Amino acid sequence: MDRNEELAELLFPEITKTIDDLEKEYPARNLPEGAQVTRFAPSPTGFLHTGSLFTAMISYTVAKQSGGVYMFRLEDTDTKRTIEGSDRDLIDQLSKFGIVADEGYFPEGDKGAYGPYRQSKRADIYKTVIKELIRRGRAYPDFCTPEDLDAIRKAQEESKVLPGYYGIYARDRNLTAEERIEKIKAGTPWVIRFYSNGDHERKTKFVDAIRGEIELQDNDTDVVILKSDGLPTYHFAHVVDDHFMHTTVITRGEEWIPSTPIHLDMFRALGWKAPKYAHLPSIMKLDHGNKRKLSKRKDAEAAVSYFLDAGYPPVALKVYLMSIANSNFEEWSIANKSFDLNAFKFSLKKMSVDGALFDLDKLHYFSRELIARMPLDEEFEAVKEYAKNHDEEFFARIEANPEYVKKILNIEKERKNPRKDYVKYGDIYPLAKFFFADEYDKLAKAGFTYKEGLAKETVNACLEEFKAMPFGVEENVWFDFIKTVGGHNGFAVSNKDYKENPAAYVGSLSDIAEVLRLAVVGSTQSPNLHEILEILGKEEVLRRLELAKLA
RNA sequence: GGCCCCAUGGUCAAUCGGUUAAGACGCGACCCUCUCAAGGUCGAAUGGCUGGUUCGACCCCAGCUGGGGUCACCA
Repeated sequence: MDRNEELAELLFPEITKTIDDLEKEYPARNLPEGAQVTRFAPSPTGFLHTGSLFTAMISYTVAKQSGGVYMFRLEDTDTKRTIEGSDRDLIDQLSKFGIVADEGYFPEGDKGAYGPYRQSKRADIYKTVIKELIRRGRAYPDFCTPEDLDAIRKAQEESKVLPGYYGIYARDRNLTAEERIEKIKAGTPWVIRFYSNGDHERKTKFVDAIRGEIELQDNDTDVVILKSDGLPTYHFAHVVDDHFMHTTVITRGEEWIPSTPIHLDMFRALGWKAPKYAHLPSIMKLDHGNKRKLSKRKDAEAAVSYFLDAGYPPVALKVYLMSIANSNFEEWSIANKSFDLNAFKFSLKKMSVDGALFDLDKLHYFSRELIARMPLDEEFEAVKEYAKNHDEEFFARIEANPEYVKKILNIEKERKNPRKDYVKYGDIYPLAKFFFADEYDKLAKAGFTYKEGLAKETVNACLEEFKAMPFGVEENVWFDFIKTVGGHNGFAVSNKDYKENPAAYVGSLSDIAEVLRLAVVGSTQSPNLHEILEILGKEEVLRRLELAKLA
């Protein structure tokens, strides 16, 4: 028996399959021309990052718009950093954005014919490939301890040479099969490294779907492909998973650009066709005048949950992210009067290459538009769902009187230019609190401060007269009544009159309206007063008018 | 530090060698108006620097500068 053969057998006696067997098990997909297979492959190490959502959304869009397949693969090879339950959270949150995988890992079980879709369950697949690589002399066991590796790096730093495990610095690269076998038999701990034939004096080129041609130093380091815990490193897992899953486009963050030569090197060694790469820009944040990646630790908006908890409609975030991804989306959106992300033709080529600063103002703009345009029933359901999870008090009120809340949400909504004052669902209740009698009573108890210079008698007289206001009539009829009351009490009945001779009046038309507004709403600002009064109803309005009087 | 990516207003950005250098957010003014949110009109605001190529450069090339990324048994 060939010594490498013997080594492979010694290392992985339990592996009986070959790469050919795997090829048969995972045959090419039968998809129409042009259909792309993409994947989102997060590590279950924490919450869903805004940048990850961006990547997932693009992967999903590329697959869907090409009639292909979008997969979800769990990259749980770093057992130390794995956070229990985060796989579920990731999937749940993604689903809130409508990003649900066609195939892949699901907490309740895999879906699809190219699994398993969690890497910790694919150990035998990796080992099958590695076993063959060892036979071919393209992978080998490395017996370096962390201390050995440290020493190598230090020496390299001192002699100012490129750090890394490569060439002459790859201590165990040229051990003979006999030496290897001996060490293994002696129980020396090992990892498996890839045996690179690369030369960093040379270049490797590849075409990035977003950036175009990229030229990098060829890989020559013998990267670890199988860790001491028997699980692969990212580099190797990416190559074998995306090969056997037949991924056609790798969408991943731009931080992976420098390691692409490693991946290409391995694809070459295995004789496999490399997929297309699309390296996406990172989402940035301005910090003390410098751009930096959105940071999980420092930035609340790095967590998708932040937006969900605040009550931004998920579509709003998606629309914002799309406006970053393809800046022509906004023009399309205006031209088509639509925010329909499915109808918009996304293009990887049109993606910008440098990282956008996260712009909360712009998100707010989209969010406000989206909420305003949302049909009432849809908005109501979304608000209810939000309140259920984030605002018990509001939720109780919604349950107690859903129709009342609907009327509140519907204020100035059904018109060409709907009212746009909610950026997020969380904004609604604070602005609508006054509609609830007990909340109004709290305001009334604290007392109202009417415009300076208005006599107590004037205010009270107005409030008393307001009690006769008509309900269920056209707005202009009602407003004429308000003007009349103002007239009785020395207010100008038009702002024009007031401007011409302010001294002749106790106040303007705005002032008399403010008296009413303050008395009923408890604030000098509110949406359309007429609608508010109709919603409150005559009885409650009369009650408030009495309570609002000055003592 | 080596290597790589990037460079148009405050932000997102269009232009693909000849333009008054689009548009959106934000900002300002005015109009509308019972307040606010809207809406309408108008406005301020952009090609990092230095060389080259060219009849002509925001666009092509080089260098510089600046920003970002990467150099793990993490992904």
